[in-house]
Amino acid sequence: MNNARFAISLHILTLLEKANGELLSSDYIAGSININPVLVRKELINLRNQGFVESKEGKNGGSFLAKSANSITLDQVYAAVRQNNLLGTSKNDPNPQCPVGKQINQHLNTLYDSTEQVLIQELSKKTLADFSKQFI
Amino acid sequence: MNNARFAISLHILTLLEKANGELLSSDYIAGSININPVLVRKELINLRNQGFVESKEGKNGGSFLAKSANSITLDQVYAAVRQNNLLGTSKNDPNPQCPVGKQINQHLNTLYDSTEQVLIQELSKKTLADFSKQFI
DNA sequence: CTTAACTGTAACAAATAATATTACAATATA
DNA sequence: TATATTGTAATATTATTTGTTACAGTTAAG
Repeated sequence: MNNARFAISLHILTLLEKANGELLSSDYIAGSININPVLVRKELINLRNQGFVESKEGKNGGSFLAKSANSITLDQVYAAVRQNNLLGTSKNDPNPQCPVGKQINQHLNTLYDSTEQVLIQELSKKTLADFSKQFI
Repeated sequence: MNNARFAISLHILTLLEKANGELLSSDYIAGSININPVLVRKELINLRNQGFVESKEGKNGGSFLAKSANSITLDQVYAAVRQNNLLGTSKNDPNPQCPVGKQINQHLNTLYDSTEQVLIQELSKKTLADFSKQFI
């Protein structure tokens, strides 16, 4: 994941936490992040699927946090946006004739998995509430 | 870093470790990874700059490990290829008028730094020798 | 002293991924 | 009924990654 989705999601969630139940429009959120509102709406789909937020259509609609900020841990946010392996993989199949090529993906995956576990564990120590309350 | 550079570098280093001092050409290495030899040579520049490998030009030239495999830890390899923050950042400057936008990058960076430290610490427990000896 | 097998590197091309934009239907409020 | 909003598709643009071509420089070996 080398795109900005983790940052965007956390930004959205922080805004919603600060909004304290008030509905925020995707336009308003996009203005804070400084990206296109459609991207915000797309990211909201994902956050909604995870049960973090809810949205209300129509005039005066918008989104709000669907669960308490201290029940949302950052590893959950990470899991929600995760797409690729942390350390990247090659799309080219390594040469199966080569003893190293034949096994490298297997060993890389093992390494990546254990490394990612450590990262997830670290993120799980922090909640959205922790993150949000840093803002003064 | 969502490109394959970590995987490529570790693949190269593993091949060189297995080669036991024998010089390997970029063509041979590229054949194992299944990428273009020029990419291998570019990656070797980097590995050379870090002191991990040395290369010999000319006929019968190639590359070899410049230090023992158990003195190369995987966090060093990670550091050698690292370009971006692990969890990704937005290039758009968030809105400075917004209390969240104004501070988000600072708080994201703090979060990223501590998270990355944990990852680095985990990688530092493993050496190239450890990785390489898994191949049977 | 020439040929062949390499590395080093630049310039460019192609493919892929990320982000942005436009458009508009559907929905809810006043 | 007019307006502000979400939802979503389609497309465009930009950025990044990967691949290719080309060739000068280096070394070894006949």
